[in-house]
Amino acid sequence: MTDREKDTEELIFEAASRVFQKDGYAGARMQQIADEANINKSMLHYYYRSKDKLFRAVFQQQLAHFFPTIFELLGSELTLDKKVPRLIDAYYNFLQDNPKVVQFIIQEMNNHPGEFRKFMSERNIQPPESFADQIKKEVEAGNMDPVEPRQLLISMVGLILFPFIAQMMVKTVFDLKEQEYIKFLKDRKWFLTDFILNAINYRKP
Amino acid sequence: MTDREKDTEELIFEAASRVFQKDGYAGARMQQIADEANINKSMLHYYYRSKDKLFRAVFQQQLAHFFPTIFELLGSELTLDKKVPRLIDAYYNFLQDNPKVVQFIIQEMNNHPGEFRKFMSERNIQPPESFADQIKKEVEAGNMDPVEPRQLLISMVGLILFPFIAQMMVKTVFDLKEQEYIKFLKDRKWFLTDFILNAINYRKP
DNA sequence: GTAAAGTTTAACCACATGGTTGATAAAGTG
DNA sequence: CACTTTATCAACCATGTGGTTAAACTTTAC
Repeated sequence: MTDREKDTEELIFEAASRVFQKDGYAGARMQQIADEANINKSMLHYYYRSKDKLFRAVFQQQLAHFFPTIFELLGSELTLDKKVPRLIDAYYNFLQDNPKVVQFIIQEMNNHPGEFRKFMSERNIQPPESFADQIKKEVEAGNMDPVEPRQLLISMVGLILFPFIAQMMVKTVFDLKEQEYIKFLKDRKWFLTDFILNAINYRKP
Repeated sequence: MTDREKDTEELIFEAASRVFQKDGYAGARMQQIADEANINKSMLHYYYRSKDKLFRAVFQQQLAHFFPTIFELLGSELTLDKKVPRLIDAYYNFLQDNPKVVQFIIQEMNNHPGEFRKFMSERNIQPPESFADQIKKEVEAGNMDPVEPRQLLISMVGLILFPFIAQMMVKTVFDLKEQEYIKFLKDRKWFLTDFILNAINYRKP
């Protein structure tokens, strides 16, 4: 692989990432991706064969980046009062650099359910059982209220992700300018840990 | 307006609602909508002029249905421990009949931010100030922990909506079949009230 | 009964789209 | 060097797309 090859292929991939994230699969145009990458449209097909294949490459890369990081953290040995802020932090760091990726993943997850299922099962990406175990133990030890681990997981993830997913709703309904929205997210970082730990009545052992 | 007129126009609108919700603006095809409605494609243009106009009609109807109901409830005189389950109930009732509408609104909100802004400001759709007032009063009365009302609102809405928005993620990650997913949602209805009221340490006055 | 207005349809159109091709250049290889 | 492979590009193609038209049919109005 010469430098040039790699450059072009990478250029395409990055341009495609941006365009697909912005407009989704159906809304994205091959020409638009080519323009974004400053290359001839034929190159897209030369390197990726079809819109579908190019899309899959982008989509899978995002998935591969998105889930494992978080699930790893969930399975770690940290106590809940440390784990929750770490989880929030991990998501926020990721989303700071990729603010559109959640919307993208959620949207295309629903449009290409087969693709998504296959990807997850092939790589055996699952929430670690150790998280459910941890919750059970904490409940038994009387450190928190009894909670269905899956409900808790979805609640945490929803609380964190929702303002990113519904970015435009938050901005519009509260009439926030970009800077104010960013401040809202920042404030939320601090807000969330207490909110979650309170919700399950967590008490440090 | 004859019966027939109304029928056709309504048929188109309903078909369009379904198709747009399923595939989004960019993914939807006029022919597909026509087929769904069992009418000639020309009728779409006869009644709605263009894809854009038809889409707006559908989108606005969804918006008009979605926000006011909830904001009205938020502004009501109920105490928090009654208001929260009522809010959850209201959302669930709405989403049972329109399971795809949240995804649709959130997706198209981001794709047509101008349209959305205009709609909301023209009709002056806002979260009622009385909700923020209520929170402040409850905090002052010592019935709950101090919370930024907007953070609480987004948290409640996020907790409720996220499993609907990320339906496919929930199903796949937890490997749930349709019935199990529905049960998960149902269980969540009960789970959420406690979770939210605990989170803010609400104590009945 | 008939003309006007409203409704429906098949055939069509211009254009954008994903994708292909064949020519050309550049880089690797013996 | 010859010559094979890889990379790039402009022009092209088939198809699908939103949208139009003009004629036929139906309903309403007088």
